[in-house]
Amino acid sequence: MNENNNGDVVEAEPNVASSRLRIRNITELASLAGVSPGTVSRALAGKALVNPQTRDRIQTLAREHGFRLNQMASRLRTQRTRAIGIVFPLGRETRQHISDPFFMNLFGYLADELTESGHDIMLSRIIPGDPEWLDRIVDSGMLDGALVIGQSDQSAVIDAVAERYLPLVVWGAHRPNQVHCTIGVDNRLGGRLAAQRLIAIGKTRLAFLGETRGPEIADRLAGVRDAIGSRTDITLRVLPTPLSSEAVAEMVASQLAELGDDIDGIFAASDIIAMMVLRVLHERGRSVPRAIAVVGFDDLPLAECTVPQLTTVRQDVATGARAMVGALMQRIAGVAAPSTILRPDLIIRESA
Amino acid sequence: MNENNNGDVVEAEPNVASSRLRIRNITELASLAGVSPGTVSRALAGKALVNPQTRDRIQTLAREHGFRLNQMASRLRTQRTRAIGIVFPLGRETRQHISDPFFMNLFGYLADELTESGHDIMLSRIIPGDPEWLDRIVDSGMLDGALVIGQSDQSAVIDAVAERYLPLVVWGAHRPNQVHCTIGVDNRLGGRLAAQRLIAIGKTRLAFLGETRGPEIADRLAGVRDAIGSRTDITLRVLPTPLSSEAVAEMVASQLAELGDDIDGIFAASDIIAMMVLRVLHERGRSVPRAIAVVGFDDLPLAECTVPQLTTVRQDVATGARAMVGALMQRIAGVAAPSTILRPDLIIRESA
DNA sequence: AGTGTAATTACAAAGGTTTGCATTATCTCG
DNA sequence: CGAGATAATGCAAACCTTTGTAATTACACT
Repeated sequence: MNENNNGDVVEAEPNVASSRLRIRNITELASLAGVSPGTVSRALAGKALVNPQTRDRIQTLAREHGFRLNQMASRLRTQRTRAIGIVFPLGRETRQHISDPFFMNLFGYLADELTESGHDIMLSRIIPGDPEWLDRIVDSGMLDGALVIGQSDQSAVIDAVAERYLPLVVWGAHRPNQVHCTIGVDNRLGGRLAAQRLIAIGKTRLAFLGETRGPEIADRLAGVRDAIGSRTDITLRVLPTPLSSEAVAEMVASQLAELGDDIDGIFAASDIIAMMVLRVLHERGRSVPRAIAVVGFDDLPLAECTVPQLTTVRQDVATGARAMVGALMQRIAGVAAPSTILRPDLIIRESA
Repeated sequence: MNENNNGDVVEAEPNVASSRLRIRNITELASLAGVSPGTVSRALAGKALVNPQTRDRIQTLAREHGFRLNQMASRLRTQRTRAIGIVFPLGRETRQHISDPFFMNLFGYLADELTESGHDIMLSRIIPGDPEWLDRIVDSGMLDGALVIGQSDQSAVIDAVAERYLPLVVWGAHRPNQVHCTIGVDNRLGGRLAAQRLIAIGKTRLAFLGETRGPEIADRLAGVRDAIGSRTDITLRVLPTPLSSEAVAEMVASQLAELGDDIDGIFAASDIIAMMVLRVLHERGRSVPRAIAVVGFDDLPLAECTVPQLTTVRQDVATGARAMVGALMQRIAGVAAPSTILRPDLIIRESA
């Protein structure tokens, strides 16, 4: 090693010629320390099997040279990656862009939970239209498990993978015969709560704004129908509004124009839609909730910021994220944790 | 208020008899195909070096057995990972939670760009308070490069790493002697545009709402001062409002209460703050923009949805993301791409 | 048949770490 | 002093793929 002639602690030249050459692997460090690579490995891992003195010597040597283990090699060898994949399935949507604020919100909480439990997060590339998108991800050998955010229209694909790959947890709707483990809110109940609220404050000419091709939104609509039941004095119009995208704004505007004064209560399938609705109604001079009441779904942080504040059905994403990660950890450990259905809450604010 | 979940157990019937036994590696597949592992490797990679017939035979065999290459081993061997790290530095903030919608928005676009160019994305865990957070990430051996979103107060740390690690690009403010490559908007100009607008519509008693410890927000304030110049008929009050968090709502409320009727123009350092401001002003019955005008910063999608619609300074994140990824790719290729400063645009809507 | 060339394929090393087992050094105690 | 136990280290295989080089085969042509 490069020691000084005199005992002085002399700072090396400006970092450029950083006296100490960079160490690239454990073997180089080993020869520098005069031990075998195995010993270095154990020393850096802090194993008790090595002499405390050698351990310290090796560790300081590593620190001095800024050496860090190659994670790729380490993970390959141990077959544990401590990395979790998070995937947004692409169904109809061809664009990859993750614009949905609800998903983003959930994603944030998932990132929190995973980080807390010492995991890295990997967002794998999905080639649009590839039927094996999920297989490719879980078979990459880079992950200990995977979280899927939303089922889109890929339930069957997810099921097929779940049959052979345990550490997989999905956010979304639970269906009777489904193989994969889902965590999600009871959308049908949520829809019922929303409609009940509108009815309770005297609204009878209702509209549902949401694209019902995905199972979750379909459930919310079913809940609305539950609430209406056999009452014939209540009407319901259903309009397909995409959950969120650039195009939502005009679509909502034209849909509301089309509805005209024919309605007095709106249940929007997401807070984003609800927000658009509030703005359009404001522009058209309709008072909320007096003339038209509005209920949203999700309870995003921004639901508190609208004018008037949004009455909405809350999905507790913090709890949801915790549940997903909890279930995933169990499954990584080999336990087939079951699906969980969370209870939605109606949050009454000003808009209904 | 926070009710908890009720579980709901559903068992899955696993599909047991998966006729073909699972192939775990290239060697097994090789012996099955009666060739050597090397040939299988080349066949799966579609190299021209193998006989087209053998290639097809091996490929169908692989497909039949659902075999996929172990990415960990592959990447270790080739030393190319096609994975990019995205990092949110933690300065003062101890919580990891990525709540900032602007960052989230940028993140979405980055994810898009990276995906488009065939890269995986890795979010590495950061241990709060670890001075080597960035070293740990770039030395992990798992990444081809890293993108840092926001400098927080970690500019020095980032610089130190940038001296020895080329493929690193940062979103944020550019400072004269800085080593690392940044992409970011001209915050000072942005601040000037905002203040000029307020002044142009006749406002003279201004307030700036923003936490100026980070360089970017400080620049925005400097821009405001530029716009005011030597005019003595214009007053400016500066209030430290955090960019976004749970606590922002009440803070804004109390800050505005404190200001009273003393101001007629507000420049909020972020759209989120601006949104809060709008709501509080509405609650206090002040008309916007007549009594008080409001300008935001960022131009998030939701700026169009507020009532009244928000006048704001636009950061073009789509362009920004493209620039970041472009610079990163150059740097991965060994070219020291320079910093870029993007031009902000004032988007005039209704609030000012 | 023999030579030269092209087309395939096999072999083995490398990428960097971890770990079971063998080996050596150290210590205890009769 | 030597047997036996214990502590520390070394060795080499394993994780799985890629790739340079060597080896084999096939083929064309004299």
